[in-house]
Amino acid sequence: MARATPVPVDGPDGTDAGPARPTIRDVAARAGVSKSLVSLALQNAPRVAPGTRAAILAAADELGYRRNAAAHALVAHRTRTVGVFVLDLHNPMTADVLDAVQAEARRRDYRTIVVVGSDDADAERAELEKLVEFRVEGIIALGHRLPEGADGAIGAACPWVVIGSAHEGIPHLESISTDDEEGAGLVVDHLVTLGHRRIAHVDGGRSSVARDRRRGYRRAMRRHGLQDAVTVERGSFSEEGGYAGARRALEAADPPTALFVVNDLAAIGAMAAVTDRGLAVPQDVSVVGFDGTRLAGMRPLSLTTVGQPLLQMGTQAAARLCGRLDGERLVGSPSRLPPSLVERRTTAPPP
Amino acid sequence: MARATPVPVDGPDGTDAGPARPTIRDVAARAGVSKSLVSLALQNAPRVAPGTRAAILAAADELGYRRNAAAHALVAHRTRTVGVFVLDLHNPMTADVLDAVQAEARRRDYRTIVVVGSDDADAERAELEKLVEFRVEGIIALGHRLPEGADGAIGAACPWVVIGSAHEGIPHLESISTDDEEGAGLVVDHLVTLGHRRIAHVDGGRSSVARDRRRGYRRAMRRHGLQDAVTVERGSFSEEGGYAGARRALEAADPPTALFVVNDLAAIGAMAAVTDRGLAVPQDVSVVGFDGTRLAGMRPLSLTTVGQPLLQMGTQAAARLCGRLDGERLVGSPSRLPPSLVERRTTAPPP
DNA sequence: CTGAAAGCGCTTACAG
DNA sequence: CTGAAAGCGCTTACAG
Repeated sequence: MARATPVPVDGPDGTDAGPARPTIRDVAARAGVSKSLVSLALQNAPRVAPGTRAAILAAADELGYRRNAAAHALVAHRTRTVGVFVLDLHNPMTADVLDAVQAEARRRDYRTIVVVGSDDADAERAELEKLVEFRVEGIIALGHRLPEGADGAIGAACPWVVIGSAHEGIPHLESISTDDEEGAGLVVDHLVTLGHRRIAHVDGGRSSVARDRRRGYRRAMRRHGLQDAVTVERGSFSEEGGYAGARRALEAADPPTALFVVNDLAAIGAMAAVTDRGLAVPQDVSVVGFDGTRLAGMRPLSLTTVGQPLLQMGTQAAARLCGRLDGERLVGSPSRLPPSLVERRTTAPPP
Repeated sequence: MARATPVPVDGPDGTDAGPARPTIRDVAARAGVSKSLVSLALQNAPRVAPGTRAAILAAADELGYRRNAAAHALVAHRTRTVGVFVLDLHNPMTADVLDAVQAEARRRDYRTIVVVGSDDADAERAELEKLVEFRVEGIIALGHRLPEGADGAIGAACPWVVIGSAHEGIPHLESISTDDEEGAGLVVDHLVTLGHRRIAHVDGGRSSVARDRRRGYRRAMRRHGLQDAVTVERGSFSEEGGYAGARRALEAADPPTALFVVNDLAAIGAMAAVTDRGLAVPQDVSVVGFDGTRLAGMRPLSLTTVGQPLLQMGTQAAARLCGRLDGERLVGSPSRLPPSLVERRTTAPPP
């Protein structure tokens, strides 16, 4: 089928802006019908005569016609687009969840537009503002903290679903997360069962997830009568943070025999700190992460961690948001999911 | 400053679609001027009286006005949006490059919309079609193969910059990549210098990058007079592929003492295969990856690999594409970048 | 079954 | 300096 080549036009600055895309008008002219009919036929409206429809479809195909999403959005008052805020592309959790989010959104015929978190709060907020200019119909946020401004005007602009951290009392926002406190408890239980008593926690700072995991650690230690052994070293959700926190913990006079680190990525850093100290994992020091990422499962690492159903969380988030946008009646709210301990090869009885 | 709350309206399906966003009209009414003037003032046009401008800006702020990107794109004939095609979110290379791409695009005031590659070729093509409906002004593709349809109508719809694999002869498409063949040569040189002769390659299948790395391996082996030791096992760019390929290589009657694996992710899989065989890395078998990802550098892994300037590649790709869209005169074309060997702890002399 | 008209929210000449 | 009008590419009543 021969495709007519649209004439190249000049762009705003005199450069070649490439071929001017054909419009509904061009299709109408080629098919010898009105614009309205083209629009109808393209939407598969039933009231178009079969022959006419065929002619229109053929003309559209020959011209390589593609609907202009902007024009459509303008009149439809819908964009079928959701924003996805990703705090940290490097966190291995991100790929798993994002994959699931995208797949589910695609399945429901929604487009996603991804914005990445930034150290610069203003830049981050500005990116989010662009999302509201785009008129995304909802936003999915992914990470251990909310993006900058999510609790203000940007937050109110559309419904949100947050994955990975729990937030309450913010209207239009629901969250899907595992019970971080419980997960931390699982870790302590496991280590205590192995015989550890000096269990230190390398934490993730001030975000809500870090807080919950820290609290879970503290409570579990107390539950086991180990309140005197509670040690919290400041870390972060990155490899570097884990390294630094673990290093400090190991330099103590009475160093821990086990390290519970705030997430998998930081736990990798902690493992490096142990090795640098001339110690072996798990013979000398056990290390446990959190998140249950693919990375943790990689054999040369084989990190013991707290598993979360990351794929389901991503799928569920997209399903809830898109479902809501499509007017489905959603019952209940996604409660906190139960975490599970994934025992691998970085934990063993203390020396 | 009190923000007037816009009235909620009903969505297309009777659900609450949230507050109706104020338009330029609402701002005009509140400021007591015409729409045109609002538009002008919002664009910082010089010919608006200072007082009027201030009143307009105040009104806009009070109403929480945000320009409608669709309406703007429709009349501006520009979207200031580029598409980013990401083959594999799980490849650790992706995060590095994507981060740089996004940062540079943002710096130049371009939005990005990410689409993820799929096993389903039709789905992948459909996603790309959506990009043209969105009228993205250009596309950056990231991975070891082009997306489905990039050489057809979708490819011709706008300029492309491909990162990571080299392609020639496709109009409107330029690529930024390292010299894969040379990189592979570096690996073989390094291993030969250590004393290895039985060096096997676990490849990445049929993509262009896989081909170049394979060819580089073969040539270098020949150069060292090791043509008889050439062994290529079929693998892939994923952990699983590396595991399977390495496993097969190690089962040979005369197993290799070194494994050159197509990329870092697959090399991690290969390391697991070595361990499963009851052998140690690097004492019994050396393992080398390719890409120079952050993952490879993580201490518990410390994978010897071929480094590429991933951040620069991402930045350069975005700079070239956006620069071109902004009508900058670009001189030359981004040639292939030189790779470098990053020696870490997975290589040693043969036993 | 088909077409002319109005309008989505903006911008841009064109008058004044 | 400011406003009325036309138009971007589409969809949707409304007539016929």
